[in-house]
Formats: sequence, structure tokens, C-alpha cells
Amino acid sequence: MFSVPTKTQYGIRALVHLARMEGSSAASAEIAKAEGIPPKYLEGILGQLKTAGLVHSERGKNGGYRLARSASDLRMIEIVEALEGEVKPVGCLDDSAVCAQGDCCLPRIFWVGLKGAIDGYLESKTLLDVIES
Amino acid sequence: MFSVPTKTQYGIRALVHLARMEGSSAASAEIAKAEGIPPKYLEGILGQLKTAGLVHSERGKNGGYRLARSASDLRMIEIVEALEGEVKPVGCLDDSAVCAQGDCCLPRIFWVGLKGAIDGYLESKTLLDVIES
DNA sequence: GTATATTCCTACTAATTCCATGGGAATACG
DNA sequence: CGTATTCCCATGGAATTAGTAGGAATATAC
Repeated sequence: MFSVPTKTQYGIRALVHLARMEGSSAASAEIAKAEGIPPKYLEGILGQLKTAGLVHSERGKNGGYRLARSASDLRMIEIVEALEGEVKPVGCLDDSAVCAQGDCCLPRIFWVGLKGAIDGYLESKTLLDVIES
Repeated sequence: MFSVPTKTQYGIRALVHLARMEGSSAASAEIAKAEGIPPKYLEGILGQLKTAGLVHSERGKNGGYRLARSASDLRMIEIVEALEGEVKPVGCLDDSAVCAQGDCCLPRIFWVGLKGAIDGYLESKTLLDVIES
């Protein structure tokens, strides 16, 4: 239950790698080799992280990726949401009047609470915390 | 991210239904109709809940299901684990020495913490909490 | 003891999501 | 110009989830 997709695990490991570069950049293929991540797959993952503004990139020879911010300023929830979208245990989290009958939406508050517990943890941790743990 | 399978949502709604029966039993088909759950699918779900000891059942005419314990004594984590297994964000939660190289297992502590946050919430809530929320 | 309502068991299919892979265009450096 | 890199789009296989189907076993009521 609640297993984390490889995409997210790969993404975090890639960011850990970048955080250790101390400001200099690393190429996708280089990270992939060091971390044991399928190279082509990682390209896409880094693309998503770039779109979300978590990393910067430079093309061409000597190009590569680097963190957009310091590791202490990168919250884990940003990373997770960039790669997999918002934490959303069930579809009807917001809308309290979806179901006309039955107990369909009764557990809604319960799921909202679960989202709160998960979000709270992910917001409390930064990339630096992960590296130093 | 972290979406809850329909099986678990259905299972919880079925238990909510049973909790409201005040001790008397309800047939699977009856619950399915009232809650808008595919009948044959619900049969299997109730079977799992029975195997886990969360409900009791009686066969034959006038048979059906009832809660094995009072709603205030049924923790939500029991229900989730009965239907989907243990909360396990990543595979290598226990073994701290799985990965020989790379940053594969560095984030382990982070995932252990996430499991703790989720488990903590699910342990703190009972079926009665869900009904009364 | 027969009809009926129910759980219980096993297997199967359909749909969806996850996990990549492939080919090549655009860009930058030397 | 040659090479290393990001970037973009499409495709395919694997795994999981979701739901169906058929019928055996069991209990009740008449």
C-alpha cells in the first residue's frame, strides 16, 4: 500500500546527486550511470523537474543540470508534486456534495486528514534533511 | 499521488454500513445496492475482511455479515492492511544495507518517516471516527 | 426434501497505470 | 564541422487494478 513510483525514487536520487555537486552541473547520462537509473527514463524525469523549476539546465556540450535552489530550500513535497502531482487519496477530496446517496462521501473527512498527515510530513522535510539523514 | 484503490474505499464504506446496523447483519448484495458497489466485487472484499477477522459471516438464508467488534474498536489501519497489505512506500524499508553503491538507499530514513506519518494517522483513527466525522 | 437465499471459491477478462525505450531535432561548444 | 548534450514525441511491454462469471457449499423456511 502507498508504494512510491520508481519515477519519484529516481528523481529524488538524482536531486541528491545534484545537491552533492556543490553548484556545478552534471549531465543526465552521468547521473544515470552513477545512480543506476535507466538513462532515457531519467531524461524525462529531469525534464519534469525542470518544468517545475526545481532544476536549471544548459544544453550543448558541457551542458547539464544543477539545482535551482539550495538543498535546504527544496521541500520534498515540491519534488513529489512535480513528478506525480498533488497528494490525493480519493477523487472527491474537495467537493463535499458529490454523492447524492449512500455513504460514498462520508469518509471524505478521513481522507482529507490522511492527505494532511502526508503533506505535513513532506512539507517538513527538505532535500538537505534527506542527504543528512 | 498516493491514490487509494477502490477496493479499500469500497471496503470502508461497507464497514460503515455494517456499523450502522447496530449488531444485526446485512447481506453482501444488500450492502452493494445501498452503497453503489459492484456486487460480485464486494463479495471478494468482504471475504478479505472476514479472513482478517474484522467481520463475521453466516451462510445460508438470512445470512450476512456483521462487525466482529464495535466500530470504536476497529482501527483504520487494520482495515487498510487487511485489504492492501502493509504501508510500504519503498521496497527496502527494513534492510539498510541493500544497495552497495549509489544513493539508492540514502533516502531510506526519509521513507521510513513517511511510513510513520501514514501509519500514525491510520492508527489514530477508528471506524467510529469516520462515521462521526 | 425441495426451493431459495446466502456465503464462499476459483478462474478469467478488461482497463488502467507504470516503466521504460527509440529516434531524432535543437542547441551549444571548440 | 564534429561532438556532446538537452529536449520533444511517439511507441510498446509489464504490472497492477478493477470487475465478471459460474457454480459449489450451506443454512433456512415451508
